[in-house]
Amino acid sequence: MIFLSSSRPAVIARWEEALDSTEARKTFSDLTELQHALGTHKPGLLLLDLKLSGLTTLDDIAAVLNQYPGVKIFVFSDLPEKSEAIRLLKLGIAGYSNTYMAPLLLSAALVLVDSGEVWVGENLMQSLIEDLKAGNDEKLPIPELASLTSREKEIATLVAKGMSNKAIASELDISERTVKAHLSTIFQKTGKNDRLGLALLVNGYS
Amino acid sequence: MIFLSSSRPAVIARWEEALDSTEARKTFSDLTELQHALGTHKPGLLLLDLKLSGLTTLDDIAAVLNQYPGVKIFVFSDLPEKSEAIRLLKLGIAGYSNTYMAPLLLSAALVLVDSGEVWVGENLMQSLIEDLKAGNDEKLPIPELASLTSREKEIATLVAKGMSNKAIASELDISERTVKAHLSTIFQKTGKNDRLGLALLVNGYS
DNA sequence: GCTTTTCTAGTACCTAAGTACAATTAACAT
DNA sequence: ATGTTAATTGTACTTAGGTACTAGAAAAGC
Repeated sequence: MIFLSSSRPAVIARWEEALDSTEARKTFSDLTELQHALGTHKPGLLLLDLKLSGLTTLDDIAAVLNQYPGVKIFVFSDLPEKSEAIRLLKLGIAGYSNTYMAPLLLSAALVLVDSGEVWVGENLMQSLIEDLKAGNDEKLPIPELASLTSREKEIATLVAKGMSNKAIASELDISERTVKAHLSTIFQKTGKNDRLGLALLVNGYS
Repeated sequence: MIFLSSSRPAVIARWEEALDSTEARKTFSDLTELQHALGTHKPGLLLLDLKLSGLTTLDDIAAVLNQYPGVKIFVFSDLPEKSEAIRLLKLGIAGYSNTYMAPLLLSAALVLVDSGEVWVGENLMQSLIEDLKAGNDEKLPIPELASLTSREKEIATLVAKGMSNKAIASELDISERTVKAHLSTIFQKTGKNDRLGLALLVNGYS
């Protein structure tokens, strides 16, 4: 069973065009109407127009997902936004795309979503990849830290966690003076001149 | 024109099953063979088995993408890995999935990829969303910073960039003493006791 | 065996950072 | 008008951070 939820007949028409004709479906033009129907029938797939009357915030979608975990929701937005997409994906929706996506593509996307995959269209994927790149480079080896000895890396890591020299000395069971000595060489090697700069470097900033 | 590149007949057979029969296609069982063909014909879509004989590293794929920017490459891996997927997506491939993906789904995915979309299967999408979540929460409002005044936030931000009190004073055209005064109240409000802890807080650590 | 690197640490010194206590000015709300 | 909050700055003080110069012990490399 597929639920089509939009208060705009034109959108419903587009969806119908993309859908496999053999699939049973129900249409809804109102959020409360939809929520009521969810009480009795559980759809395998739910197409949701963000412009659905009665749907004011993303919390409504979250509520549906929390109540009916198995439901695959494909959200359509007239103006897809990355931040919106990310929030929705975090909630657990299965698809997100432009309302005016070509029916042929939508048809293909629905096949995938219906079988449990996640689909994001409209160049959003490219944008997400960009973000991943940034998020992942942080974990890549930092060239400035390559020349550090293992002990120095150890100390740099503790500094990056925000620990004081005294705390580090206590942690490693060495004198505070020794910590300072290591830090001096660390600063030299990394080109930083204080622990804050070092911490930002280790944590992937700067 | 679609290029099918795998040294395993079984894989080619699976692809054939998923492909639209009207599409012209060429098969290759060797990387050099493929590279040679790319010199004369430019495919719209290139299905690539990571087990293609002659293909040793991801650099080979990068080379193809650099030379023929328009080509949409769909990479198949027997054991899809997130790190591998991310590296490939960063290079610019259009699709990444399990070699043994169901032909029906593959067919749908190929329609999407062929029209310029990016497709990632095999639960990788879920994994990527997890990463995004982590990467985005950092940018979410930090409760400890909510009680700061606008000026204090300004200063906290500069500290988080690694700037010294003197540098901040110069930047904001106020005295160094004033910067210290603001910082004292910032430390009180945030519960931190030094600029390093504050920097980590603002930058999303701790 | 000898050299180099690494880890350790002392004394001394300087500076940046942070606090205590106080005070002025401006903006804002009641 | 008046109390409140925010922003500013001064003097003085304490402490943590960082450097300079030095140096012993241990481990690793040639």
